[in-house]
Amino acid sequence: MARPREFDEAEVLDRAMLQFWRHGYEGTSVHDLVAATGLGRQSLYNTFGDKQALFLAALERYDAKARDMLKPLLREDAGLAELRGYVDAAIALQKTSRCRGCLVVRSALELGAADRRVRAAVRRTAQRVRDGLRHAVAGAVARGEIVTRRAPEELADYLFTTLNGLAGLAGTGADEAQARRVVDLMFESLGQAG
Amino acid sequence: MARPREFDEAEVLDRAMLQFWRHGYEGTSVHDLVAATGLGRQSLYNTFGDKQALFLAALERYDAKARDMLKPLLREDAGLAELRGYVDAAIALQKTSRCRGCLVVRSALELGAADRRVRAAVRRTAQRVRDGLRHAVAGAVARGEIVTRRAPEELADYLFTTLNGLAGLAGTGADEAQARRVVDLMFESLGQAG
DNA sequence: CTGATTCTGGATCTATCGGTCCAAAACGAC
DNA sequence: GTCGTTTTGGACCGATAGATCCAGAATCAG
Repeated sequence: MARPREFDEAEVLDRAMLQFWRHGYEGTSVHDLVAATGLGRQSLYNTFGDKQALFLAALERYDAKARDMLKPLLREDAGLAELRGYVDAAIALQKTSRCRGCLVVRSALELGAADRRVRAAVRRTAQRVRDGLRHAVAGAVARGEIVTRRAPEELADYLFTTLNGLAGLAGTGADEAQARRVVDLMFESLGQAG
Repeated sequence: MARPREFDEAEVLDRAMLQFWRHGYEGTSVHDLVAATGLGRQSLYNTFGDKQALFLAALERYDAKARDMLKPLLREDAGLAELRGYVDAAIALQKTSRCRGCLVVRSALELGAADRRVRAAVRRTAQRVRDGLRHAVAGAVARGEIVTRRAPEELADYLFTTLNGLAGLAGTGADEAQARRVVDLMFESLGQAG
């Protein structure tokens, strides 16, 4: 019909997401987004709407990526190995992408319950992660990899909590070895047998 | 000599700290600080310098409050009871002050390693907390309240991590009961005897 | 090639940002 | 009371925020 776009929308969203992830919503200006995405200002507004809408789209994209990462945890036979894989992948991703913590959790802390749609997106993704963890924990319990009297949901909340706390540990002067020991301790206290 | 101030500096710092705590550095405008403190714009600048200096002063004030809260943990006979007391107090404080998480950890995540002085302040306070936790953990181990093969420092890092993660759990839709269960699990996995 | 449509990028808008200026007000020293 | 000093609050500053306008470039259908 007319002139086609010169960019890939998903790729642009990835870059915008990374910018928000690194510097937060308030800490990211539209100029920053223009620089990060390589798009012109107007193209950005045409495609996504205003800054807030772009942020929501970035949260959406983050949710999609989270779904990918959680896929192994949701398999029928998921267990302790998948949990370990997920934790390692999450930590590795934050290192390679040079981001601290989880985007949705950081957004929840930064923006509070101020915006309804942000709040909804944050809750949805966080719940998705907890659900994935719970499923794999339940699998590990069922097959005896974890021996515990706690409910899988409880352990999932616990894993979620400690994982998110790691960013705070790493961001306040602790080194990688300290973080690794905390992860070890976390898995141990999960109640794994052997 | 001349006209005296119409405000109490410490009280003003408390209010400014609370504002930063609730909305972060970038999310707080000088106008917000004027409204929160009740001071005039110029009085604020006269007393504290620019926004960044006021933020650093607020971090300093936060550190002083943290020292107060940590005092029981540093007593000679500190142990598990003091650990529990500290955790309860920290959680209660966040509820009454309507703040999510720890100010210094949030600042570390929001501002990264961007500013040298913020980074130093954040590390100092975080280390202070970990030191307090470590001391009480060591006391608890010495008196048999905790049975573990882990070093106190390691357990302190673990407590620090999980405590900081609680804000993320609470901020993403989990209710109070879930958080309480995580705290229970945290203390249990500390290795307490009985 | 022409026309209709979409995309692009620089100019531009208003509001607000952090920060300063300055004159009037309020005190203590004398 | 008078003087010198400090505080105070409103006006004001340039810079930048998010957002829009608009003219020209680019493309496809016919």
